[in-house]
Amino acid sequence: MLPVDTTQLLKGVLDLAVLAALRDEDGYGYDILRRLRTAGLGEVGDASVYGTLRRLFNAGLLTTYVVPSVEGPHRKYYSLNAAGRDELQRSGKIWHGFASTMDDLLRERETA
Amino acid sequence: MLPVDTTQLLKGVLDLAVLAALRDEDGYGYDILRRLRTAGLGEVGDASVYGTLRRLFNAGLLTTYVVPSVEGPHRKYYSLNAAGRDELQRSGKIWHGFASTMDDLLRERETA
DNA sequence: GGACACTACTTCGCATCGCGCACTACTGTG
DNA sequence: CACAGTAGTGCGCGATGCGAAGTAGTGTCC
Repeated sequence: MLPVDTTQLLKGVLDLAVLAALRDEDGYGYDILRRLRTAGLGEVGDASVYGTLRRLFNAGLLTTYVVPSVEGPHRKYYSLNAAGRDELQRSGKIWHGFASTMDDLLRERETA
Repeated sequence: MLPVDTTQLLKGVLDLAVLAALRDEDGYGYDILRRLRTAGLGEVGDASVYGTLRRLFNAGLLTTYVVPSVEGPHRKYYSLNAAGRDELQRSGKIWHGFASTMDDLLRERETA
């Protein structure tokens, strides 16, 4: 598909979305996936979330701990650390700036 | 760079930005590049714009005509056609929906 | 007049990233 | 025992933006 589809829009924003999903509460991959879908990101794939968590962890923004579950497989919880919270704020600002720039572009008339 | 950078944010949105830049006035690649940068998309690369124009044209959203310039090389102008305007509207809505979802996520407290 | 800079466009190959698919593994149910 | 639901991993693909290089036309400066 050539025009705008959500898949492409997610690029670069999934990081931010996952950080945001972890802001108030630790979570494990499958759960974060549900949070994002509930929030409105319906088309997000499971592999994308796991991959993103991996990347954020490797970037030093998350800590992780495994909780063996009595009901079902083990759960790998992720938690925002200080760097993660910093990054969440920083990225959030970048996002807002970018979004408002785009809104201006879309709303632009020949004021210039 | 692992965290959010504008390059990744642009993914999928450049199409929309270029369509928007052409909404009020025809333009050629180099000029569109300037419009986008002026609008606030400072980091957009020239090759990206040309590539995007090519893609949008191949998708049937643009028409094009070459204007030989007296001062400098020829200019390949692009113009939105009906399909392009439709797509601009459609993509704009998708963008707004997506952006507001992200804003909710970022503003979310444990209201849920 | 030749080096340089600016405009304008094209092509090439690279890196990132989200995704679909397949696979493992554990639990509970029909 | 097969199957569905939960939970995680790995692999390869496709789309896309980007940097760098190249071509070409014009004007400027030494």
